[in-house]
Amino acid sequence: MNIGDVSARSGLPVKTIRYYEEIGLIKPTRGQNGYRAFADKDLHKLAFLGRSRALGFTIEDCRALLALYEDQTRASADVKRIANEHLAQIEAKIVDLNAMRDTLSHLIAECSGDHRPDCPILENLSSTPLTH
Amino acid sequence: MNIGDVSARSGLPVKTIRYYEEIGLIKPTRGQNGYRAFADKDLHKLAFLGRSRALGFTIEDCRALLALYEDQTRASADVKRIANEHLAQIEAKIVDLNAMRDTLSHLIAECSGDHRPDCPILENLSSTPLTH
DNA sequence: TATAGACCCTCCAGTAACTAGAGGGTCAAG
DNA sequence: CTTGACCCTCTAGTTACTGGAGGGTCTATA
Repeated sequence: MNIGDVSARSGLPVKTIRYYEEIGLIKPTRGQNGYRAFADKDLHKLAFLGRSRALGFTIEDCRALLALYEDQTRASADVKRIANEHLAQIEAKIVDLNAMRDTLSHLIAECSGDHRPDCPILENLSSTPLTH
Repeated sequence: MNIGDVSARSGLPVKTIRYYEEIGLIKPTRGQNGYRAFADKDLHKLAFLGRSRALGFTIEDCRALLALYEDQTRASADVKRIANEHLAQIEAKIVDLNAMRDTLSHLIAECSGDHRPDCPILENLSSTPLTH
């Protein structure tokens, strides 16, 4: 398979696939013309990567998950630990974003949004104590 | 005021303040020794920036908000529009993260997390259809 | 057989918003 | 007069790609 085929089948952009090779996540062989030659194994790995990334795992998480995926003697506890750490980060971000949303929607509700210069949003940004 | 003072008072790291000058958000004067000399106005702008950034506005949003903040003839509608766009982005991210959290916590719940290799998390990552 | 167009290749630079570190000048206290 | 806490600039690194330049290859058609 050429890179265009794996791109279509995995849903990953061609550039991303080249990048994944560059950072060592996949190792396709090469034909005489210099083109990358992908095996089914590579396609599976790319699909795995696409799904892991869609769940928000970092590339380094993906690298670890991929190693576990290929290790038939892995312990599921190792996978679960990585997933749990990632879940905690996602939940922390959700908390952060919820706080931002609440603050911002309050401010927006209080702003008349007309031609006049009075603006509770700007007033708040210029005077609320910093939280960190 | 020297940069260390404004850093302590605004809560922003020294490096960040230098960076904000570099990208033109603030324009402190200089003393004969080359040290930046910050006026109260600069401190206020930095505090404003710190709060805007804490609410997740991008630097370019901050630049626009800061311009409006300094423009006594602004219309509050302009501010409200920026805030609303940002709110929509925050809400979209929350939706995304909630979906990730749900998927991930399901998978984690199903994984025994012991010494055995069977792992629903890896199975899912290697076989679920891609969503995009 | 020539050529057009769709592939493929590498390498360089840019994105966002800083952060780290090297290498070196300045200032105030003891 | 030295020590340590400041300050300065400049370069490069971070994450995970993305865009573009410049150029080779392959295949179908005229």
